[in-house]
Amino acid sequence: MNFDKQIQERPECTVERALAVIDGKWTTLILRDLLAGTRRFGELRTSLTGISPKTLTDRLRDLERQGVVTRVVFPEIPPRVEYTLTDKGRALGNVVYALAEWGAEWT
Amino acid sequence: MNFDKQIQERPECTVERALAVIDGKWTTLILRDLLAGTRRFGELRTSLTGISPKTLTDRLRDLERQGVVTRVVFPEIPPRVEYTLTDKGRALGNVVYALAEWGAEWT
DNA sequence: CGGAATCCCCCATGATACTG
DNA sequence: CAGTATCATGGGGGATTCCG
Repeated sequence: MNFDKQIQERPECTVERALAVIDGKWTTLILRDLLAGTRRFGELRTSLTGISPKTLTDRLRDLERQGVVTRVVFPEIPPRVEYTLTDKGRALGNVVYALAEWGAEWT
Repeated sequence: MNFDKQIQERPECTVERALAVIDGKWTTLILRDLLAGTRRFGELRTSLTGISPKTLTDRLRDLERQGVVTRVVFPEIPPRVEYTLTDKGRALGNVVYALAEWGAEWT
């Protein structure tokens, strides 16, 4: 149970560690969008059809905390907030591209 | 809600389609193991620390139904069942390798 | 516009016991 | 050994409302 997971905070397997970062139903799709360039909150919300604002915020905060995206707030009215991938986030491009290629060939 | 998802059974995005296949908390780790070669049920159960037999069965059945793994039963006593990746499953190696490389460099 | 605050719920997963 | 059967659960995600 949870005890087992907590005593191995840093599993040896690099795949497991990577999965812990891009976990979540929407996370990889957020990365897909941001790999195309900086996006505003509303742009992501529109592109990710069906996502709730709560979930989008939750996922973006997680990614931010893990150093995958940066969040820049522009003190304007109406407010503007932009999300951009960090180097760490851009490096995940290989994963997303691999998924896209496989999906194109096999699904 | 679900209605929206059902009217687009085959989303255009290849990333989404790929994610639909490797969905689940354990699925990618199962693929990681099978990429190293054929494995028996018990071997997978041991390697995937913490997984319940029910969940392992569920995930393997899903992967089988989607043509990612093949299940071979040997009519012996005690029974032996081996799981092997199909071509479609082996093609997912690129995804797993991309995850492993990213995990090694950034986590 | 970009959230925060609440409340709620489903379903993948877990725990456990049993069997051919 | 490789599952099935059953029941319990919890937390990620959804729906809605409100705010600066």
